[in-house]
Amino acid sequence: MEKVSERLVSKPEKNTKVYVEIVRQLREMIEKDGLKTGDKIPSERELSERLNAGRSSVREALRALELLGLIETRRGEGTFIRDFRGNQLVQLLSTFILQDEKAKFDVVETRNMIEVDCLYLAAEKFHNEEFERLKVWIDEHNFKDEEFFKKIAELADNHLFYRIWNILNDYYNALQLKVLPAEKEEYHRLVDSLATRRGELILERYRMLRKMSTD
Amino acid sequence: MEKVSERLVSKPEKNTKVYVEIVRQLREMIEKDGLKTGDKIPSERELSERLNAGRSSVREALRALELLGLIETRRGEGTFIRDFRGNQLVQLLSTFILQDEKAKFDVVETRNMIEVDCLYLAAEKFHNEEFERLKVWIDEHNFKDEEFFKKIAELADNHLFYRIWNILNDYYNALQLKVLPAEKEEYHRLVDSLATRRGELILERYRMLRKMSTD
DNA sequence: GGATATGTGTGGTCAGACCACTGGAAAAGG
DNA sequence: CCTTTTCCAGTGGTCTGACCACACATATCC
Repeated sequence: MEKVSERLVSKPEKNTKVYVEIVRQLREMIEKDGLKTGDKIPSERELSERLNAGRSSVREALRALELLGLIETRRGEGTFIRDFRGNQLVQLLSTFILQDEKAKFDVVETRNMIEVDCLYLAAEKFHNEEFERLKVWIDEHNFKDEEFFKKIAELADNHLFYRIWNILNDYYNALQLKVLPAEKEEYHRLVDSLATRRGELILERYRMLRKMSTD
Repeated sequence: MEKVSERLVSKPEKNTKVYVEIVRQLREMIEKDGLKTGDKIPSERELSERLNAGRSSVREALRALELLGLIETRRGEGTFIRDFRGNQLVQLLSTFILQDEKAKFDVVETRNMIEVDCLYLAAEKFHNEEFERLKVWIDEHNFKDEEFFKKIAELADNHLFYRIWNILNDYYNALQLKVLPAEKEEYHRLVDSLATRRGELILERYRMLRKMSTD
């Protein structure tokens, strides 16, 4: 019979929804306790109790984070912090956003630009010593085109760029975009063309790496 | 006493969570009925009934979409499709993802690359007739640096690129990233330098536009 | 006609009930 | 003592029903 009194210790704004507040507190909790990827977070019931909120509200917050790919939940075990790469988010946004042909073309175009950007960064950031190791590494493996670019994106050493590229690549595959030439050769020619126009340095290193990977 | 039988008409995979399935069906519904920004979607209770799922599951799906900024809910009125620009998403991800200095640097770097990319696209896609109108347009307004790049991004006519740039710019502002030179002049020099290395065409048009906007 | 009261529908939240599954503890077996 | 089996407490997954707060349309009253 106790009065509803105050829920969610020190709620800041009056019109903040509970689940949003939970997301916030969750973030604080993760930061404060120094939780890292793979760590387990408290159970839904415990969170519900600790945060003075209903379990359904806690679930709304968790489900939102899950859809964003920030956490992972395993029935019977618990909820864990995830090594998020944005995949989930992509899959969702893709179906909502990509509706017209123009948008699809944008994906391909953007993806290409980023590929070349990564190439540029990779070339710029890789100094000689590492370059040798890279050469060996690439020689040992026999990359498909996709894998090649993936490696390049990694080498660019810009995690954000890599993530964006991944997202776009997922689009590309999942939606079977065929806006640009499907034939590999023509595709390569197109990338070459892009690279060419954007500076000799890029092109040079690009061809060098490309050759190494196909020999 | 009826057997649980089948929920969610024709559930595809056995281990698909209900709320994810609801998100999917919601998308189908939106597409099928041709719903646009601002339109109202069915109430939670009606969705619950139509999709053969509990209201709590429907809410989990809706809350996730809300956190993503794809829908907007107004108590007492209903749930509406939103003019999403990724803001929500940004705000959330930023607090989760941007933890170390490297990530911050990546933001700045990626943003710069995209700026130059847009510059390239804008220059390439703008033919003469429109170019004149652009000139007038830019002359009429007195852009700040940020606005200048924003306009460029628009002119690149790649909506996806524009959106990504927007996100990165939000990061940049919201978190007061100071990784790169804070002084404008130095910043400009850096962008110039980037542009330079990436081809004369870009640089040329870039300076031209830039001059037009600062006269 | 204008102001007021009322009613219905909507989202917001909670509590409680099951179910399905996991992992480890306890019991059984050797 | 060690292995195997059984069992159960804990956890996420889902549904139901109950209120509340609010917005809007309608009816009512003056």
